[in-house]
Amino acid sequence: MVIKNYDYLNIEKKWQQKWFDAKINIASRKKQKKFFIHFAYPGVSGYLHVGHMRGFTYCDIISRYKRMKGYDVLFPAGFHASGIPSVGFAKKVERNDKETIELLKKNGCTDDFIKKLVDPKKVVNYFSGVYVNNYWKKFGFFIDYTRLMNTISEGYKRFIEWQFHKLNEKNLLVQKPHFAPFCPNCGPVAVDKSETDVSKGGSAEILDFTIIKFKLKDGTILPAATLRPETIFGVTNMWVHPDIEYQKVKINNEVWICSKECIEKLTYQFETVEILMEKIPGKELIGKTCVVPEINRDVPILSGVFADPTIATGIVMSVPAHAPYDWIALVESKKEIQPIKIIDVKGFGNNPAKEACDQLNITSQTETKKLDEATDIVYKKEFHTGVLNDNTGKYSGLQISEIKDAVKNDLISKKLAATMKEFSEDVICRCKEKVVIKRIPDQWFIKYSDEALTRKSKDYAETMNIFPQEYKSEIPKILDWFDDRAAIRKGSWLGTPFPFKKDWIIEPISDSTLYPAYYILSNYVNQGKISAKEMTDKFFDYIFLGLGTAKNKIWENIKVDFDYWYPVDINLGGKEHKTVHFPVYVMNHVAILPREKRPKGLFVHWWVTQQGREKISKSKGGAEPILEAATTYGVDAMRLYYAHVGSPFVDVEWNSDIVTKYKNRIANIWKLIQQLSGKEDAANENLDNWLISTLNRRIQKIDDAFENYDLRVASNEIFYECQKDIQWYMKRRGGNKKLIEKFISTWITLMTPVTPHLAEELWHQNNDSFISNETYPKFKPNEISEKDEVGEYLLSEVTDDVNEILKVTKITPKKIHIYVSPAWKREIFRKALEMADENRLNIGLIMKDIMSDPNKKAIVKEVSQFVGKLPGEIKKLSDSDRNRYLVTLKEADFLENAKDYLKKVFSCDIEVYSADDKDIYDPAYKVRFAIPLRPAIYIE
RNA sequence: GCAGGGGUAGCCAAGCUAGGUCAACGGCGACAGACUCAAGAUCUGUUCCUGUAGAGGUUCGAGAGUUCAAAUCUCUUCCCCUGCACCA
Repeated sequence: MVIKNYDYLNIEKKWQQKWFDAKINIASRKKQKKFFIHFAYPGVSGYLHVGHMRGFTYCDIISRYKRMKGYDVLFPAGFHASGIPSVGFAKKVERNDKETIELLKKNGCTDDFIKKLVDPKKVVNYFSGVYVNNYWKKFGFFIDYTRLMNTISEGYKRFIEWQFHKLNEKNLLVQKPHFAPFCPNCGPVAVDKSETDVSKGGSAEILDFTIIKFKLKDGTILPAATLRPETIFGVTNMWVHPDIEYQKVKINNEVWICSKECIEKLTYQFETVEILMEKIPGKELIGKTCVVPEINRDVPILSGVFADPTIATGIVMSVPAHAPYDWIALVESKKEIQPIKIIDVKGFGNNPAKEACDQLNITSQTETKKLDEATDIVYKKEFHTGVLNDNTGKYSGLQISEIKDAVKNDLISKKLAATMKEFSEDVICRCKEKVVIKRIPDQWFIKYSDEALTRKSKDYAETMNIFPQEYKSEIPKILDWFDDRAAIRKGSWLGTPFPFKKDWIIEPISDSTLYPAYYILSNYVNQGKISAKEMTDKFFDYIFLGLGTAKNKIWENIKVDFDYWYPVDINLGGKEHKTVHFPVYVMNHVAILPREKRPKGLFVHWWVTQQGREKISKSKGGAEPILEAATTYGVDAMRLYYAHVGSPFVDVEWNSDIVTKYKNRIANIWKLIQQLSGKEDAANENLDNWLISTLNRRIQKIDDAFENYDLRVASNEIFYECQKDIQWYMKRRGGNKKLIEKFISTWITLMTPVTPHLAEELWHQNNDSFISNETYPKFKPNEISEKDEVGEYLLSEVTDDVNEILKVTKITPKKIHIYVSPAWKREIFRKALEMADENRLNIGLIMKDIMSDPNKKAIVKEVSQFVGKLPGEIKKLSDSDRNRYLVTLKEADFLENAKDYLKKVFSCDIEVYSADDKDIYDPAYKVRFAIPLRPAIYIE
C-alpha cells in the first residue's frame, strides 16, 4: 500500500509532542488583536464518538486559521459536569450494567478502578482525562489546556452563585408552581430520548388535559378529561366504562368520581386530595344524567367501553359531531341522540366525525387505529380552519386556533374546570416504578419571558455574526418563544446549590450561560494563584463588571485578561443547542454583562449520524470510537473529512469508505509533493505566470471562505483545486524548480489549519520553524496575470472542442488544424462589449463604422452575419467571460507555444493558423467559424 | 401544540438570500483505458437522452404563475426531518 509511505501515526505523535512541549497552544496577549473561540463544552457522560469530533475539529481549524492570520487566539475547553450524565454513568457502574462494565474494560480500565466509578465525581475526573488525552490532544487541537475547568469545581460554584445573585438583583428569578416528572421511589427523573433515568417511555410527551366538572344530581362531580375544552358546547352525553369500578375522591372540598388510576395521579398534582373509600361501579352511573357546566344542559351517562381508566380521569365527555370515537360509540349504543355541531369547517358537512368514520369505513369502537387516524384528520382540519358556530355562545365566529386557551381559562376561572398533566405513554423509571407528574408548588424559574430582556436580547442578536444565516433569522423567534425555565431541582444531581433555597441544585442549562467568562480565570485557579474562597461576589463584580477595586495584583491581572479576551467571538455548538443553550447564553449575557462584553458570534453545526440518519447515541455505544478511527484513518484524514464532507449545516452519515478516501487523499498529496521536482532553467513564462496567478486566485477564495467559516469551500480549494492546478502545470510540462518550490511551500501553508500534522511534516523537510506559527498566505493582486489565465482557458476550450468532435465523429485524428479568429472579429467583439457595458449596443452603428473601412467591403456579408449574432451572444456572457474577451491575447502565438502539449494529448500532428493569414490549408472551409477564444477546428 | 429545516441526476451533496456564467461544483459508485504478476492505490476519460463536427432535446418533489429568461421569485399541493416541555 502507498499509505505505508506516509507514516501518519508517528508523524502525528511527533508533532503533537513538539507543539505541546513548545507550549504554542497557550494563549497569551501579544498582538493586540484577539480571537476568542470555544465549543459548547461537552457533558461528561461516557466515551465520545466520531460524531462529537466534528464540532471540536471545526473549532480547531478556525482557531488555527486565526492564529496564522495574526490573532492572539484563546481556545479553551471545559467539561459540563453538572446534572445527571455522570450520576447516570455512576449508577450504571453501581448496578453492574454489563454493557457499561465491558465498555470500560475494553478501554483499559481495571476492576479496581471501575469500582471507584460508582462516585460521579470520579466519573467526571476519569472522562475529563479521556477527552483531553485521547481525543483533543490526539487530534492536535491547540486548546489552551492550562484553562481546563469543570462545572462542579468550588471556584465555578462561586461563579454561579454570583451569577444568580445578579439575576436576583435584576428581578429575573421568580417562583411559581411547576409540573415535572417524578418517580415515587427515586424523586425527580429526566424523561428524554436517551433514557438515562427511565427504562421506557423516553419520548413521552406531557399532555395538558382540561378536566371539566360535570355535576350529578347529588352534587358530586363527574370530571371528564379532554384535550379539546372548546368542544364542551357540543357535548350530548357522557361515557363511562361499564365494567370499571370508579371511586370517590375529595379535592379541594369537591367530591369527584374517577378511576383509581386517576386518583393516584391526582395526589401528585393537587394540594389537598382526600381519598374516600366509597366505590362506584360504572354500571351504576350508566343511565343517570349530569349537567354540562356553563351551558347547564342535562345529558345522559352512557356505557362506553373505550373509556380507559388509565387515561386521565377515566370519564369521557361525548362530542359525537366532532369526535370519531364518540360518534361510533353512539352509533353502537343505538341511542336516539342528535349530535350537536359546533364547528364549521371547510370540506366537512353536518357531522365531521361521522364523515371521517365513513371515509375510513369505521364501524366499531374497537378499531382504534383507524379511529385515531380519523380523530387526527378531524382535529387538524378543525384546529387550523375551523370556526365556532352559533351553538358556542360568545365564542361564535372565532377560530379554534385562537380560542382554545380562552375557553379553558374561562372555565377554570369560574371553577368549572381544572387541569391535569399526563404522559402520552407509560413512562417507567429505572427502578421499575411508574413515573408520574408531580406538582412543585414553589419552583424557582429564570424569567426568560421578561419582556425587556427578550427585547434587548433580540436587538442584540441582530448585531451578532450567526452561522448559518437561517439560524440568525430564527433566533428572534426562539427568544420570543423561550419561556421561563425551571432553574433548580431537588435530588442527587451534581451542580451548584441554589443560594435562595436549601437543598436545591441549579440545573445544568442554567449553570452554563456565562461560562466562557470563567475560562478567563480558570488558568489562575488551576495554577493555584487564586482560591475558591477568594472568589467572592466582590471579586466577580470587579473582574466582570469593573465594580469596586482590586484586592491584589492577581485580581488586576485577571481583569486585564478579561478586558483583553472578552467577549467571545465564536461559540460553536451542535444543532441540539439551537433552542436550548444558545438562547440562554445570549440572554444571560444581555442580562448581566455590558454591551461590549456580549458574545459576537454563534456557529451551529449539524451532526454526524449513523447510516440511515440515526443519531449516534452515546448510551448505545455509537459508531466508531474515536481512538480506533484515529488509528485507522489518521487524524488529518478525519479533520479533512469533517471539514470537507459536507456543509456544516447538514447532517452527514458516517461512512468508513468515504473516510478512507480522505485518508488516501492525504497520502496522495504527501506522495505528490515528494515527487514534484523541476529544473533551474526550465522557466516557461506563460505557464509559470498562469500557475502563480491561479495560486493567487485560490488564496483569495480560500481566505474569503475561511473568513466566513466556510471550511468546506476552503478545504475544497486547498486539497482538490490546488492539487489539480499543480498537476495541470506538470502535465503542461511546467518545470520551473523555484516556482514549484514556492508553490509547495504556499500550498502546505494553506493546508495547515486543516491538516496540521501533514503540513508540519512537509514543512520541516526544508524548514526548522513550526508552520503552525507561520503567517497565512496573502492574496497578491500584482501576481495575477489575466493574459495567461485566458491563454490556459483557450487551450482547455480547444481541447474540449476537439474531444467533443472526436467523440461524435469517432475518427482517429491524423492531423488537427486550428484556426484562430481574424482580428476584425476581435475588434468588433470588443467594441460591442464596450457599448453593451454602457447600455448603448447598436448594431447599425457598428456596421456603419466597419464599412467605413474600404478593406472590409469585400467581406461585408460575413461581417453582417457575425454582427447580427452579437447582441444575443453578449447577453449570455457572464462577468468572467466578459473580462476574458477584454484581455489582449495573441491566440495563435499562444496555441503555437502549446503545440507540443496538444500533440501529446491527441497523439497526432497539430497545425495552428490565423484566419488573417493568406493561403491557409482549409479544405472544409472551417475558418469562417472561428471567433474570439473559440478557434475553428478541422480534423483529418 | 410551539418553533424551525428540507425535497436537486444511481447515491451523498453544492447552488437557491442578490433569476441569466446551470445539464447544474464536488465526492462516492459505475464503465473504459493506463500502471501492476495480481489486488489495492493512483492517473486519464465517460457517466440524463439523441447525435459521424464542436450541436440539440428533456430535467432540479408535483401543479400553476411572474419574466425575454426560474433549480433559483410568488402561490397552491404532496412528502420527509429536527428541536423544545427538570437529557444536555
